[in-house]
Amino acid sequence: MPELPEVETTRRGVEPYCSGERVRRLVVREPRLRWPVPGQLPDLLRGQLITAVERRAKYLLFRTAAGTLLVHLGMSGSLRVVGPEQSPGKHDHIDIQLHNGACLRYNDPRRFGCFLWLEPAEQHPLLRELGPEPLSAEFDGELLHGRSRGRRVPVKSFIMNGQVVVGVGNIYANEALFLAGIDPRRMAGRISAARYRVLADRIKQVLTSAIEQGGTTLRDFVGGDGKPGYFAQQLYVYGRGGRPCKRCGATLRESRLGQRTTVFCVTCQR
DNA sequence: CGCTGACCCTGACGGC
DNA sequence: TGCCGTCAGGGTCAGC
Repeated sequence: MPELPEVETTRRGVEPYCSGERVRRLVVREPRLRWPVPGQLPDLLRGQLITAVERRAKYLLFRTAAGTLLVHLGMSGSLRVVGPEQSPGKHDHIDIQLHNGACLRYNDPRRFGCFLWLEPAEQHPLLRELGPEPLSAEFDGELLHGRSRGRRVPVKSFIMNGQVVVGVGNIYANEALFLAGIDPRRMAGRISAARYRVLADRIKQVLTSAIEQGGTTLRDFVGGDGKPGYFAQQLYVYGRGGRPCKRCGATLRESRLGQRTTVFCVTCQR
């Protein structure tokens, strides 16, 4: 479920409930996530004032004076605001109970997500080596061009590499490459600066528009449901292998690149 | 150093 | 109805 737009939507959804609130209690029902949830985490968080909820890449960062709680939603995770009376269901692994009575409930069937305590935060290995945010001014075609010289990986794998740029997951990598007219199999080091300028613009465009639509999911997400589907009708290639290209009608090709399903149009993408 | 593939885990879905 | 293989939007890590 979560790509960067979903994580940002989650951040915007939970931030009003917990910024400026104190943690009453952290309840861990299932500590076996991507990495084990630290046993001391409830004690570290108890009574702490959450000063801000930030996002870096696909990580959510709950800031307190004592340290930072880092949350990743993995492939199947979600974080929702529930009332204090709501009893936990299947895969509801962690609750962050707040003094105002709200509860942030973490659900993650596949348990690829994580809850970690960072102190100090920014030197942590998970954050240290990350590339720029895709929506920042720092990220542009020149950066992609510069970092790709000599690289032989397919361009799709290249833009999905978090050390190059963060937050470009499989859906939006496919979509951005389609919009830029670039064949995802093309070697990263053999693409011109001009084409990388277009690609960087398309990445920004597709992520921005998905975040804007995330406003729709926001209500779902606080209320329940959680299934996005909001952008499904705007997808040009993702999930459409074998079906006609919306632009030229040719049959979209599906293959695997770096263990991930890749869809593209051999006519529109070169 | 760059790159590939295995792996972490549950659930949904299609074919038989 | 059940069983089996395959696939899923994340990322790390060992090994070449």
